[in-house]
Amino acid sequence: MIGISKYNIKLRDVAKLADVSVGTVSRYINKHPSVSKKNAAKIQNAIEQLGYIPNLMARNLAKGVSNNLLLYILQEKPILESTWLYELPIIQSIYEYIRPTNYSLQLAMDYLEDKLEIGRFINEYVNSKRVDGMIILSTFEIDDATILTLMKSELPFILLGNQTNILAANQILFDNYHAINEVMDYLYQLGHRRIALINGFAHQQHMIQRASAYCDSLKRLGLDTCDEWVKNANHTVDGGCKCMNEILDLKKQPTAVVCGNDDMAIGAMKAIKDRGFSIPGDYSITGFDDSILSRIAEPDLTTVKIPLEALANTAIEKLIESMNHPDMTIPKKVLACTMVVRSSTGRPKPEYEL
Amino acid sequence: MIGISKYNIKLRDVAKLADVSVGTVSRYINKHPSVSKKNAAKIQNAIEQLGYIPNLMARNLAKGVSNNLLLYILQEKPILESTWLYELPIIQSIYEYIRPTNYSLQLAMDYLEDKLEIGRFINEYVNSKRVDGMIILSTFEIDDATILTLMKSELPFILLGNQTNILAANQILFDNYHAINEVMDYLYQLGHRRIALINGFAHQQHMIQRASAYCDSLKRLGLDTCDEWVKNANHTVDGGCKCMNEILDLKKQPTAVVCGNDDMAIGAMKAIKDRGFSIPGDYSITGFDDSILSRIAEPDLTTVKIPLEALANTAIEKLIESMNHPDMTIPKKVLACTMVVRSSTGRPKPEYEL
DNA sequence: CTGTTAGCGCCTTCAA
DNA sequence: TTGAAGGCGCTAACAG
Repeated sequence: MIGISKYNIKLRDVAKLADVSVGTVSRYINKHPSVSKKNAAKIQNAIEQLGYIPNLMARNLAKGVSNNLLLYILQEKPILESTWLYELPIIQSIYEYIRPTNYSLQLAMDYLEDKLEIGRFINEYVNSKRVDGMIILSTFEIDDATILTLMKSELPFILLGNQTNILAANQILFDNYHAINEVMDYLYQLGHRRIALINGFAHQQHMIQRASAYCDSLKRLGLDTCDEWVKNANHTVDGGCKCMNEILDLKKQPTAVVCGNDDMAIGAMKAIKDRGFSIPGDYSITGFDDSILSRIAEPDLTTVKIPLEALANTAIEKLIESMNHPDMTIPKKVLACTMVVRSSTGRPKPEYEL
Repeated sequence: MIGISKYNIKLRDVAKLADVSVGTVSRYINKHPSVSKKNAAKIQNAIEQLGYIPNLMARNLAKGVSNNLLLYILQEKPILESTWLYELPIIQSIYEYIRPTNYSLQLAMDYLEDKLEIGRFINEYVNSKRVDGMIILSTFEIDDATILTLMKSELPFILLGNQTNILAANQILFDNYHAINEVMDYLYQLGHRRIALINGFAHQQHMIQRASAYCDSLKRLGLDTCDEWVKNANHTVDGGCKCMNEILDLKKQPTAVVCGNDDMAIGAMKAIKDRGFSIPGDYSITGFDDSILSRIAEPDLTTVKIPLEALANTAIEKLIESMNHPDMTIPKKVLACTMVVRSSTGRPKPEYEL
């Protein structure tokens, strides 16, 4: 604000030039039907001549809106590359959707450990009127208190890929459970009867769902459970490698290993290859995410594709809808994943088959 | 704004409760020194009691600022995964820097092809006062007209990883040229005399710089130039694979291949392995980006690390600095990259050595 | 269909 | 150190 080098054109300048009142100009700009053609033309003329662009802050203050949407991302620290790969398509899809609207996209990130900070942040945003709606992207459970703050406020919000039990609505999710069921069925049909699991963080929502699908599938298919075949790694290649090595040290070997994400699957494959075994000859491996890693792996990886774009589009669409209809509730929605079969899975060796 | 279910506390409510004027409350909130201790305590009390949080839009309108920073990303369409991997660390670093400040981060993206849209967008942002500063992230050249609009406006801005010739300042860059020089020197020292290049888009700024470093290095080191050894791919694994296959079909073979990014390097490695050759035994390969791909490749890939965090930090730091000192110019800055030596490079076979 | 005017909630100058 | 009051630029009732 120091140095008023460039005078900013205001509504009243346009009104003066067009020789009408500010009210008429305002109505014209807001597409109010009651502006005569004659005046509309004069105003449009003046606007173009002056290069007038409305001051958003003034407009928003008067209207009581902010025209801002917030994407609030909660993530682990340090942030994993697999998380990036998950987030960016979502960010992009959301922006793509917003672009033709009048909304701006605001981005904020916090670390899951900082529960206090998250609560403070939400509270601040709920009260300072700086956004009209909020999408929360998190793969870990969010504090009930935070959700409650949100619910009590009138701010429309959506949990994206994040589940909460204290709320029946406002969640757009994808179906980890059925995805892993499908993977297990597929392995079973190939002839596998000994299936291990290298999963991710034990407290991460998606991983919890995947683990429970794995366990339920074993029962459903009448397969042996073996505690030593269930591992938790840290979502990285190295972590997957380490876990697979532990499994390879066991006396009783599985014939297939289901992994919680592609990174860990790559690590598992590495461990297997390092010991001179082959994939899928000796071990079948599956991942999750259908990331670029799964495509460049050798052999390329059977995995599960998450409908990230559809998730993002659904979320933002519903959010805007509920902003326009404040009384509307956003029903919970669960989108399906798709299994992508590639070369890392095959029939087990004959001696292992039933 | 429909349904005033929850009354929003305002400055005047605090003033009433604290039994002072709104002016005094405002001064207290803005940390103006001239507020008596007694009143300060009363006000603080009232604020806490009411849970008052200032309305940002009103404050900003009064102050003539927006408290918003814009990160404007221009990218190719469709967006490549290698671009994602490049952008997200930057986004994160920028947000990390902004978090403790009062600024909010706004995000916008456009496709490079839409030149008109980009110009319109910039113009809109420059005039609607919705942001106080802007970082433009693009790997492709930006229209002079767009830059000029920005220069003429009083809006502080920075080009991040993007060079323009019509401006001597406002650019935070990284040194592609020296990085490739270093790679070439390294290969030369290993004994390589026949070095090919699989580069990316011929019109992308970084790739242009890498190509020119490659050519200059050949001269500098007194090596043969061979047109057939210089290829342009589309930044993907498949593209790199295709180009490498073309090279492998040639009569005269290089002993090393420098690639414009890790993806293409992985593709090249794939082509080589598919023909039964070994890496680095028969061919040495280098990439660029130090992405996760380079670490999971087999063998893992010699590559170049771009200081993304430092770039982002420098950019946002300088931007905020120049927002506080409107007369300040942000000098151009070029950060160094680091070569990361791994196992995809080695001495060439004896028969090829000089 | 249009002009007038009172806000939107806060900041900041001016006098006291 | 404080209170009063006039903006910031735009919107939306209201009266005409």
